[in-house]
Amino acid sequence: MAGSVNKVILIGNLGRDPEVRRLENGGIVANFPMATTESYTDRSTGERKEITDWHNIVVWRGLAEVVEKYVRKGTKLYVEGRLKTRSWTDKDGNTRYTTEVLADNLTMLSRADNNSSSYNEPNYSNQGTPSAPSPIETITSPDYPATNTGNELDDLPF
Amino acid sequence: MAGSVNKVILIGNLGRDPEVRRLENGGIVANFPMATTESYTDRSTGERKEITDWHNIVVWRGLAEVVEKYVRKGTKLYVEGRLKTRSWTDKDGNTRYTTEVLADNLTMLSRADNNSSSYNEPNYSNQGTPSAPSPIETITSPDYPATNTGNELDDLPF
Amino acid sequence: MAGSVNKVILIGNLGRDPEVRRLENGGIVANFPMATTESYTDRSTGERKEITDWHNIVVWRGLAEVVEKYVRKGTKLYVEGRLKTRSWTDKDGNTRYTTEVLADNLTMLSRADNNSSSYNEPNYSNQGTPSAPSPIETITSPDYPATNTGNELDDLPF
Amino acid sequence: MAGSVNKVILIGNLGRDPEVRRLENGGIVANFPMATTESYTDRSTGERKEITDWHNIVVWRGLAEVVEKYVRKGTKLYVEGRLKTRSWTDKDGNTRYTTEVLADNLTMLSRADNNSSSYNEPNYSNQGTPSAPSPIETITSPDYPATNTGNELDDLPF
DNA sequence: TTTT
DNA sequence: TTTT
Repeated sequence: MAGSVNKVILIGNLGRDPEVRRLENGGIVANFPMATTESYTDRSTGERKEITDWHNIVVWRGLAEVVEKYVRKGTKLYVEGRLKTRSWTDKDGNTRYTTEVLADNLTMLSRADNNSSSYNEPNYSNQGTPSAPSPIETITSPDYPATNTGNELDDLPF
Repeated sequence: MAGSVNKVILIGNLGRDPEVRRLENGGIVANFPMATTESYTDRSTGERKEITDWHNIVVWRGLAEVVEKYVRKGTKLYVEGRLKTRSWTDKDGNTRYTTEVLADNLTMLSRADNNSSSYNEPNYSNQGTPSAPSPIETITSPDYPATNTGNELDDLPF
Repeated sequence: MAGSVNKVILIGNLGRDPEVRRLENGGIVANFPMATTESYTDRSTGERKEITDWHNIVVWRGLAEVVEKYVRKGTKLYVEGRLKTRSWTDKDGNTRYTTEVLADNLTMLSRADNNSSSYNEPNYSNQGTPSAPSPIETITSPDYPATNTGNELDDLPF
Repeated sequence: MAGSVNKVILIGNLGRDPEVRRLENGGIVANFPMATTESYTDRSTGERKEITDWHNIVVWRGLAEVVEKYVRKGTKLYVEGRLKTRSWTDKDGNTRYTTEVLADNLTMLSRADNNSSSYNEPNYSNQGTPSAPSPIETITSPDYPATNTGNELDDLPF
């Protein structure tokens, strides 16, 4: 369909370590919850309050491998993706819906907190090298299923 | 919390007329489903396919009144807002979750299709004046509960 | 560099027909100006006013070919891209700067107005078939120079 | 005009300390350059390269005061705003154009680097308390000149 | 002119 | 369940 846009932009922190699954067909997918928090002033009391929203993030393929290596509970991320609601059947036979953010662009804005994960590779958080740079960069997944114009890229970077 | 962003940008079409409710405390809220559709090529068959995603849009206060007046099944909208998942209890006592897009900025990109709604005011769709301009403009809700800097605005438009 | 985002989202109308150039190396590039307009109320007079901002849009490769075929003065577009300021030397030898929006995603939200361009192919605007659907869809350019994860895509559009 | 969107989203670092000016009419405005950097692979050499783009950010009123207090050379920021090109006359009488990002939403993603500014208040960077939390939060400017629906906000953060 |  |  022409003329449609479905875009989500989030900056927030992971609520727990990602879950990574490898599928029979060779696919790899990672899931994690991410919190965004907004502040506002309660107008009846004048108090400062916060509201946290939780988002289910799903990443496939190469991005999932990046997540598996570098992203942990507490990591602050920029996530760009699109909304997708999938249906499933619960134990009572009812159709249920879960809305997820299918990420196609991630940027790490902080390392994870240092004591969050028990299965980090040693030199990531257990050895306490918090100032060591992470090798991660902004990673963009192939735009799928978006239409790809299929043009060869030349060497000029624009 | 500092450093959080929760933003959704959609362009799509309403799946049905909005539902508008007036609350006891004077509030007004409108809900409607909105479809976004993406095209992709099935790599096994080479066929062109489409996927439609549905989104629950919620608008409050002045935006809800605009929606009530001008937005109908079939209308193409630009929606900017934030993701919010609310929980509720179903008939079996289970906690269920519904994710909605809480809109704070709407722009009408088309009039509704002309045969969608039976309760339109006459000169909106029934009288068939498809080229008449809609009085709607981009409407922005007060950023709430975002922090408001509370500064007085002067007359200079920047 | 890790952790950088440069994103522009515009909805507006073309101020004139696109200029399309084919380069010696086979590249193709299209340029056009696009207007966005915002309304506000002048606080001293209470009058409703409008401000129009003009943006220089640049598109390369396959997107440029789409623009050449379907986009005209007056067309309403959704443009997603990134900001880029390039420098050049004017006739007096001074360095000057021009900021452009390098588009990597376009969606046509309307056809061009019907009397804008004299070189449209006949059945586009001259023959007056304003209700004929345009063949354009959302077209995404390959993300370049963004890092590509290079993963093979499977057939599941999840 | 109805149906227009002009939105910029950037994450990057300040190239120098902000310049803050107080106007005769009581207004306050801050300007600073901000860098975004993207990586790509040179296809002829296979080398990893980077391109940095520079953006002129302008903030008014309360946001300018926040910038004056907390933002410094090196600070990593999330900036949301809109594009605006203003014209001016250079010393040779030529009309020149400068494109700026007029920010209406800022989020600090890092403190400034610790040795950048000589006029920080002592406990900000000079005393070297890099883990002390900054009081900044996401600050949103009143949406101006966007249409404001003018509704009173109630206490429920929906 | 930033940052990693 | 995160973060400040």
